[in-house]
Amino acid sequence: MDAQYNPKVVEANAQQHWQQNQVFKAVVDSNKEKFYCLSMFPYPSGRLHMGHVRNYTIGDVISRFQRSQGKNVLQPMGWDAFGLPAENAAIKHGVAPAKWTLENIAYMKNQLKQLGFAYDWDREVTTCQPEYYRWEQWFFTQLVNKGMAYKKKSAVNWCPHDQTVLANEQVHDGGCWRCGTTVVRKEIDQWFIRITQYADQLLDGLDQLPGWPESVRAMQRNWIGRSEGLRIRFPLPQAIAGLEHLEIYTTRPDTLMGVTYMAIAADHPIAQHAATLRPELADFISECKAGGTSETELANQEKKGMATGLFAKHPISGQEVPIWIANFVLMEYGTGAVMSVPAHDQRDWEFAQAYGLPIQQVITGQQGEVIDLSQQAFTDKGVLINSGELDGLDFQQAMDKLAEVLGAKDLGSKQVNYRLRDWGVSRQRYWGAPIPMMTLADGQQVPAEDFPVELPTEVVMDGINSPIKNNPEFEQTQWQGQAATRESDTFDTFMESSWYYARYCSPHYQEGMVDPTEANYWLPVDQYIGGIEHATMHLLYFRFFHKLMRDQGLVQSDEPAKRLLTQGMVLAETYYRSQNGTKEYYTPEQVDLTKDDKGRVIKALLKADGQPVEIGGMEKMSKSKNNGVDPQALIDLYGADTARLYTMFAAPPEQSLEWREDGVQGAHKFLQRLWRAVTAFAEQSKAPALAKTELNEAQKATRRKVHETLQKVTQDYAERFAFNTVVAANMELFNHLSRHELNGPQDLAVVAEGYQVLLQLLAPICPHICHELWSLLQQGDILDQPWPVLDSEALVRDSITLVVQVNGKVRARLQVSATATEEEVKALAFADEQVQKFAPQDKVKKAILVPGKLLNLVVAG
RNA sequence: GCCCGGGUGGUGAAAUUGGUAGACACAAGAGACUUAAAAUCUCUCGAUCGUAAGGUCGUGCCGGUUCGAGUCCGGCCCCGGGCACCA
Repeated sequence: MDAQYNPKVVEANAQQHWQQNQVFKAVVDSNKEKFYCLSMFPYPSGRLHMGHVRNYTIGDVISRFQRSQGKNVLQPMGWDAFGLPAENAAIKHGVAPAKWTLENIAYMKNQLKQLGFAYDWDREVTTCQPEYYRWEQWFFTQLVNKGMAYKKKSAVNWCPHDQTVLANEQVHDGGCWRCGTTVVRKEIDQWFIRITQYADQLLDGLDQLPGWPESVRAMQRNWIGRSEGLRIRFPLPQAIAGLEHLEIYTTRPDTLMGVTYMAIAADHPIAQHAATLRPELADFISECKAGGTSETELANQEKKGMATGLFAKHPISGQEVPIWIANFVLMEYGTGAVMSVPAHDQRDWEFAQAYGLPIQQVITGQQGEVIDLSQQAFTDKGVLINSGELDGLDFQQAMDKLAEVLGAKDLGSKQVNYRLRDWGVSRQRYWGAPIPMMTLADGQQVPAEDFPVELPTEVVMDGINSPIKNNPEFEQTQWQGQAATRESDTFDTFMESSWYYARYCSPHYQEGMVDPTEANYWLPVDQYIGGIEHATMHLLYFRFFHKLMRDQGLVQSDEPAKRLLTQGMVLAETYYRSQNGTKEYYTPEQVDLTKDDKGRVIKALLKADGQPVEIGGMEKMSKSKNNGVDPQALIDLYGADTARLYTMFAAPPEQSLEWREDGVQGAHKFLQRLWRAVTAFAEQSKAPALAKTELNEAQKATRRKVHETLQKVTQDYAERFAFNTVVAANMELFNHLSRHELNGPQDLAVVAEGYQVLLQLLAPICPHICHELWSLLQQGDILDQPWPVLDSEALVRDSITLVVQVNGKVRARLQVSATATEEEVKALAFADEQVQKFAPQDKVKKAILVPGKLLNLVVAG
């Protein structure tokens, strides 16, 4: 065996062994407990990035650990292959999206194989292939037939110059990324799925997911945003645009008597009507429509409004309330109108201040304290005042009373409302799964009956319009003998990623979306791993789709994944120069760093011109910041085990990971030391059987370290996902073993046991080197070994270190017998010089003993 | 703006249930080996005062609870993620 660690050879050997023996092929076996470990599949952007390496290493470590615990593990991989970047690449490089995507997949698949991930490649799924999306199309038509999918008007980002729809990321500072033209919101017909009908199930289901991080559950709870309030109708003096009332929803009905104006969306029918009467309103309405559809943009824009000159009647007082058009009210949320109470809502308060509208206090504190409304609104719930017969009521009493009073007049009722909106699945793009619908001559919408509705792949992109739009070859078709026009919008790519986990169970099944035998065995997913950025959207659609599939009789469980691990981002240092307000970023290779005497980076110079560049700090690795580290270079230089070890050691999985080249070298050095030590040890004469009862102190100490490590590491893998401390504990164990002097046969026996345990503990993280080194010490494949058994007798200690504190400060450390009583411990403590100095026995008022840990003596100040 | 995280030495981090702050590494410094370098091995390594023993301070900031707070509570600052057409 080579004395030098050569990862290229070691890794190729191990990977060949796994492939030849088909060791990661997952087969249904009702006698074994299954474990389905799923990592979020990648978008095939070209090459793997460090975020992928991190995500998939975590998944692989969990999979390999679970396998070592005797589980029947399924770990699949596939490609989220539809999406916008393929269209951009097509335009930029003149290559069709399908070709570009498939080439990327081939390259990235090879990279994943080099990293040694234990995937069952026979279950690979590629979402842009018709055999995948045909089932998604079929499923959508089932939803249409059930009334779960419908078409309605909804706003998109529209570039008036290019006459095209833009994604949010294609809108830069309110303008089109290509031509800079101010983007406007335009209403177009689009398909929606009724996720709001499942809002309560999605909310209640969160309580059944103790294996999901509380932060993700909190974000989903807030995203769904269940609220209880009143739907209130403000009568209009005369009907406007066919409406007799202006209808609003409020969660603060207790403030109803403080309403001083109404605010409606620019798209509201009343606003449209008002604009026909007053041209300046029409101008204001088009101004309101400028800008993108994103909530960030809407929340940050300056609040603007204009009075319509129209009034609504207050449902209780009958007073006239002016109706304003406001740019922060959106037609798509609720009823497109709100009642405004500037005294008790901060946004309304600011709006009232800006436009000189009256502020009427109707809520006061519980003790009737004086409220100052001159600086800000008072938004706490309290007691009603200035509200006629409602005076003195609290929030709940006021809501109940108003529901009763308004209900009697048919002007209001209690209502549960959700922030969650129905899922818009239409995209006006080419590279997606065609929406399987047709429009007949009379405008009727009918679902396709034959699947797949195939997306043509031999296309030329013009950079603006989808090649399947206004394309008679694609659009003209027949439905039951009638001429029909195909829908030329495609699905949101969140559709594909909402059910891929189920398709992995039977990726080649021809008879339906999922094979019930496989699905019922493998589902639900036992462990899901992916980025925290997916906390609300993907993970909510994923849970929703599972419930839709359950209600279609395709799967049996209520939730798709039992446990979820959200891994942090991979960050790296950025270097840039600012020119005319834009930043030009440089790669780490392009700069030289100057450090101070403590090793802190204080200056960065561009190699090209020797002039300084700005140090931008740690940011998420990305192309635009030029700070991405290509995992390929890392694999080529150090091997897969080093890449895997470093990503696991550098930070706990849920935190962001700061990339540092010298840390990678450190991980590599550890593997080199391990290699040298084990190969040298394997050349020693063969170790005899371990004689547990005949060990000397050093041998006992080493065995204790081995079994302490076994205990800690097993727990860290299984319960805490603390892979960084797994690595640290294994390093500690290695340091101990490599320093254990080999003086006799029992030293060999103890150290042999130690190295075998170490290799098994480390194998999920560094599988190649452990595979190879195991073969030097023992027969058989390390993958097939039963997990080491903890010897609790090896853990026993005769004496322990006990800390003595005085008023919480450490003053002494005592070696005491593990069985010492409280009296014995105190006697020892008071015999200590330091303890006597700070805590003379007669001054001690209280003593707190934490057995096995510390004694705290409390003395008077 | 709203929701969710995070902040500990020169650096990445550890401290699992409120009980010894800094495990394990990286960087740096010193030494051994070497003709030399690389590699390897050994030692030092939070700040500060002290010859030393040891003292004092120290987990973003301010305050609180407790015998005891990195950990719990209240307020604030900074950084990151998400906000429905990037995936």
